[in-house]
Amino acid sequence: MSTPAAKTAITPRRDEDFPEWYQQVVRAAEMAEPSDVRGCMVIRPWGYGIWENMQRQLDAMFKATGHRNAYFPLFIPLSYFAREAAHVEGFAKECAVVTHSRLEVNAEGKMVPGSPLSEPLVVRPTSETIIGASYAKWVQSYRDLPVLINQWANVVRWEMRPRVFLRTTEFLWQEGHTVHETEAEARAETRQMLDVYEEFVRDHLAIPVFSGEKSESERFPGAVQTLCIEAMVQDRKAIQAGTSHFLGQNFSRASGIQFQSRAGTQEFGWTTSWGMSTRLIGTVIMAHADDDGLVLPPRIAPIHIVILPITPKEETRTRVLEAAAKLAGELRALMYFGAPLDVEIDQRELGGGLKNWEWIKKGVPLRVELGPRDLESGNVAVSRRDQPVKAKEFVPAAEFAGRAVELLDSIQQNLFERAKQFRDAHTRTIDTKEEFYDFFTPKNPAKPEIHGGFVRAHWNGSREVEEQIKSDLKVTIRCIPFDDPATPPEAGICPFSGEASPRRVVWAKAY
RNA sequence: CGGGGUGUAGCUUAGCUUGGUAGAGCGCCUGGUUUGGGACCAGGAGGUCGCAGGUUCAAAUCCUGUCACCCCGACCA
Repeated sequence: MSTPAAKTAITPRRDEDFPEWYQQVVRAAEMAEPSDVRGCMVIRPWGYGIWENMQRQLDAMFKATGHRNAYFPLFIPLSYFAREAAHVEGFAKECAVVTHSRLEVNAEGKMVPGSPLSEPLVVRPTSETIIGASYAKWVQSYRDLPVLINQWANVVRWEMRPRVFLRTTEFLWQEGHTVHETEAEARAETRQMLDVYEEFVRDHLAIPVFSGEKSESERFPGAVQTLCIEAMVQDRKAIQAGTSHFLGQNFSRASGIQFQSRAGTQEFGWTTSWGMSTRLIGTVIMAHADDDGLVLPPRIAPIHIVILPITPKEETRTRVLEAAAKLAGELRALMYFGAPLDVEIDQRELGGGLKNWEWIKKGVPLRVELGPRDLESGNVAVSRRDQPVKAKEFVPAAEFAGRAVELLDSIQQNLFERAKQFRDAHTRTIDTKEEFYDFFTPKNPAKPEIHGGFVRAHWNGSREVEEQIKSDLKVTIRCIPFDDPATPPEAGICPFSGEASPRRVVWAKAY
């Protein structure tokens, strides 16, 4: 054998080198690849198909909560961007700036930028300020409120250290921007959209999250309050999966979003913004994929079921293909969460298990093998991507279509349960500094093994404690959990300062 | 921008210390044998050795410069 069959489809395994494993999964599943532009990625059809599914489902949730889509410019005049002090300061270091409008040939025959712009344009890293300029025109009266708009767009943040899907210079996202008459309404909107995110990530991506508020140091530049959902991935690090910001009147003051109130006075609007990005694709990979490649939650899989006709002999080939087409037809007539099942018959002339492995690496939830022997016995061989690769269940062909949706639901549910068990197994309550430091310190500092997780620990609320822990351990506060009416927050002692703490907060190393 | 490292075929790389016509595996193409599992045999295509300059009869190899990328740090959806 020229290539000894690897034990796993992906090398290295997760436990050997998690970051490298991640990149290999992305590559093996043909989701994306690095481009010639540093920090930017080419999203290939399989990765983009996942994004399209996320988009479609999230978009429906936005519409259901009263939002509409619109589109605002890619370029933001520098003067607009600079209107909110904390905002510019926060984003200044990662802005791409357009300064010229044309190319000219210089004396050496090279193309060089020609006419300087009268005002530089910032390529949007987020759109609060440019959208605010429109809202200032649209909002005159309390009767114009609320404004509930979302945009699907690309944004650019000039990152120092890009990682495909997780942190790229250009990425795709949605950003909701709303204006409200009252503070309470805006705060409710901020929370409502976070809840939408939590539901989406839990029910569609099969990932459990902790939700809560960011500490001041992790807050969005310019926001009064930032809410977030935090997921744990398989190297036990946290990843922020979505954020929702209550912006108070900071941006309405900056952009002049003013309205005449019911009482006849001029008031500034209360605004919010909230976003989710292609980073979610990376989150899904790190949460669910295994040593054989991607594992997709059925609800976002571009293909739900792949049918693999086995045609070893020419004389049975036609009959097998006919049976495969018939089965595909039955399956495609089925609805799965409001859309027809996506079913592919892979009849490429590829030898052996090569095709099978391709679909394993792509993470297709169900693989169905159909060969001459199955025609005899009236069965199909069904493999679930959430089960070991070699596991097969023989199901009567006549029954399979009837069970397909149930099987997909079962995979979806199983992935969630598995992720939740993993997270819970690596979430601790810790009360001493020693235990905390021990938990987050790898046994082998030279080549850190997968370690740590989430810790619920008390905190005195000071920035100094946060910074000390960050510089010692690279551990940060991921969120301050919301008040749960059922169980009031438990007061205690901050193990780092010895001071009083009103509640436990969630700590972790983060992406 | 600081500290370290690497540039050889689409990918992974050998060769560099000690200069002498560029090698392998995977992938790709063709033909054949195979086919319930990442097949085998035979043949084939593919390289300005990152770029520029220098030393030399001769440079992937030595020297100088330069560019790019990777890892670690500050930043981050």
